[in-house]
Amino acid sequence: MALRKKQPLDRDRIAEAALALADKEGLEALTMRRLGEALGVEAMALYHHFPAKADLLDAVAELLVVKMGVPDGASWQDKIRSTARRYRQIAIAHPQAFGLLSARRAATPRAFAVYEAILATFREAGFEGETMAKAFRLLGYYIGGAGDAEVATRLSALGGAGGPPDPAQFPLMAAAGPFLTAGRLESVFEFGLDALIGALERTPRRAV
Amino acid sequence: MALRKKQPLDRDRIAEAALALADKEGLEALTMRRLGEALGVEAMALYHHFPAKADLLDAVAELLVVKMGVPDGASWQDKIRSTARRYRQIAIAHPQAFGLLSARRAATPRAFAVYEAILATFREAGFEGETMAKAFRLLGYYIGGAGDAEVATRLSALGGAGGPPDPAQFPLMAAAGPFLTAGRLESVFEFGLDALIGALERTPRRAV
DNA sequence: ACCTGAACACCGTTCAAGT
DNA sequence: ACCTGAACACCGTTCAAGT
Repeated sequence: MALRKKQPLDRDRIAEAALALADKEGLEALTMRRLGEALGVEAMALYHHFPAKADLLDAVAELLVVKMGVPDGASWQDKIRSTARRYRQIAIAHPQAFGLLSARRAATPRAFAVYEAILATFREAGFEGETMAKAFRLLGYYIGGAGDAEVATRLSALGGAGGPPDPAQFPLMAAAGPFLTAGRLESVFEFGLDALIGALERTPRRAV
Repeated sequence: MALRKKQPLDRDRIAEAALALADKEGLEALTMRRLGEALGVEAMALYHHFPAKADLLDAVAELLVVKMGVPDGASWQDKIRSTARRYRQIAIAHPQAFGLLSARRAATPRAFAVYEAILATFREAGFEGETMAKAFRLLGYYIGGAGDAEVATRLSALGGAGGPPDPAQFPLMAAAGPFLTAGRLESVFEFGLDALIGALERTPRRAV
């Protein structure tokens, strides 16, 4: 369908096309045959660049991590804030593909470079060894969980499965509901981010 | 293969069998045909109880939420701690199926009952309206992200994809690595849980 | 009401062949 | 080296038929 000129395939171009396809049509539409079609090539040509579909999905996950970029800001707190916000923006910009990141860790040099920059931010803040590792993990837990929830809220807003909770039976869910819509998630995210950074500020920098 | 007696199928029995199959053989082995075989029935019989495979997966996700159970403890802090720890235990007990929870929200009365009990815990602690909703979300972000990371760490321990980071190129990752193995995750989890509960204790109970 | 069996339109992946 | 085309062993799902 979409004809591309004879520019030969490479892993990056394939991964970008895969992300675009997942963004437009959803993860279940990301098949080797349909991706080949989008690139103007037979599906089997892709196997010359990726040994299996799982490796292609790893490359898309890596792409998302790289798109997040490295921490940016004056203080370490600002750098961590920027990283967390950029990760959230990835979830918002690529809700369909974002799920790849909850299942698979991007473990390639280009992804490692991003993680190393985050660790360096904690290192500059005085964390080291075990506490640096914990701070890194904690940030990962928070932005990972928040990203998933962001995606789930936005995606289920279109196709809600079972209907909302009955307010008579679940009054607290009914009371919480209005504060958990997509439009309210930014303030929840910032609230939690402040709490996380506050906890890190209060943490002794060296392992106990 | 596995013959079961003529006890007729129902949704709960199918969902339990689906969870057992995913636990034993992985999520990609959870196909309608193989699940039918495990139940001694043709695949098509399952469609009498679930309109589509997605609905079956929703039922498995619900099952995991129900297995988590309701908060248990003397203070609200203990109740939240017990909930978080039980969720983590679900991730550890069902690493293969746990991924279902990052992609789909269980939104059925039985799952709502669990959420309502968590909200009630925050309500007893004095939270209400927006701050109750935020506390609930924050807990969800944390235990969701921590659960995913727990699973990814344990699953990639068996089949690491790309090899570990080169210590010369990524010295901080090499330094953090020993603190991020499966055996160390409990202390990271408890550290973050303390931080979360501490932040909630310091939060004004009513919306500002 | 509940289950079967055959069929349809897809998948990922292999292999031998083309250039 | 890079891509094609046919084939294999699967999928989810439909439909008509059995009891």
